[in-house]
Amino acid sequence: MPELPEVETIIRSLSLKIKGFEVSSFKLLFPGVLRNSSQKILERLRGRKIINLRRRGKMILIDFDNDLSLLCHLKMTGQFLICSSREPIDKHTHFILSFKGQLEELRFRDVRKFGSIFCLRTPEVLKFSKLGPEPLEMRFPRFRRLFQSRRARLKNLLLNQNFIAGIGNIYANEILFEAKLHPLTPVSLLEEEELLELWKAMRLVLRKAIKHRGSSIRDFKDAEGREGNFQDCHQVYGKESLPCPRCGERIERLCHGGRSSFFCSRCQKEKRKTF
DNA sequence: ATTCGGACCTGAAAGC
DNA sequence: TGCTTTCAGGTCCGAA
Repeated sequence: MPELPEVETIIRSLSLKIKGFEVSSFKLLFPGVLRNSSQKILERLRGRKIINLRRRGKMILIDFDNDLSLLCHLKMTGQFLICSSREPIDKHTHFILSFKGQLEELRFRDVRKFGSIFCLRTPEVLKFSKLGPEPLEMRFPRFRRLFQSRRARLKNLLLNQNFIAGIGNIYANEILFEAKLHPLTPVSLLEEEELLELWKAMRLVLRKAIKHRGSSIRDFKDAEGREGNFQDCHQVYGKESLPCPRCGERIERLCHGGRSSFFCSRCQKEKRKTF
C-alpha cells in the first residue's frame, strides 16, 4: 500500500503522538509478523522510551533508548494506528505496544499479512537493506549520475528500491506523466533535458502528495485513522480510458512486470532506438 | 542480464 | 441473489 508520501504521513502523525512514551507491555497476536527473531527480544523493549521515529524509503523505524529499533515495512495493507486500549481488537491486528500511564496504544494491523517487523540494534537498522537514495534529498547532479550505465526501462528503475527508495506504482505513474515520459523508455535514451524534467517531476509530485497527506485508494489511513486526499489529484493512476487532463486523449493502461501503468500516449511518447 | 510468473494473503468489486 | 474471477500503494525467488 503505502509509498513514500503515505509512510511520511504516518511517521508525522505517529511522532506527535508517541515520541517519548515508555513501553509498558506488548502483545504479539500474529507471531509471523516478527521476522528476524523470537518474541524474546521484544521483552527488552519493556520500560524503554521511544526516542525517535524515522522513515527510510517505505520503511518505518522506531528507535528506543536502549539501542534497539523496530524496523517495519507495511507492504500492501499494513497500518500503524494509535487508538484507545478500550477499542475492540479486530482480527487483523497483529502487534500492540502499550505505554506507561497512557490509555492510547500503538497497533499494527495488516489484512494481507505481507507486512513485517524486525527488532534490531539501532546501528544495524540502516545497513539492513541496501536502499537507494532518498528522492527528496538529492540534487540533480547526483540524480543524473544514478542513470549512468543503466539500461532498464524507466518505470522499472523508478520502482527499484535499490535504485531510489520510496517510489511505488502510484507515484511512478504520476511522476512519468508529469515529466511527459513513457514508462517503457529505455533510460539509456534519456537526454539531459529529460532527466532534468524527471527530477523536477519527482520532487513536485512527492512533495505535493506529502502536503496532501498521501493517497487513500482503499486502505491507507494515517496513525490517527485519517485518510489522505492526494487521490483527488491523481492525473493518470487508475484513470484508464478517461481523458488526459492535459490533452484530452484517452488514458491507456499497460501491464508489464506484473503491474499496471497508466499513461497518455500522446503526451508521453515512447522513444525508440533509431539506427 | 533482464523479464516473467508465482508466491506470500485477504477482501472488495466486477463479471456471469 | 450467489458463485467465480480479477485485482490491489510490495517484494522476494526461481526459471526462461
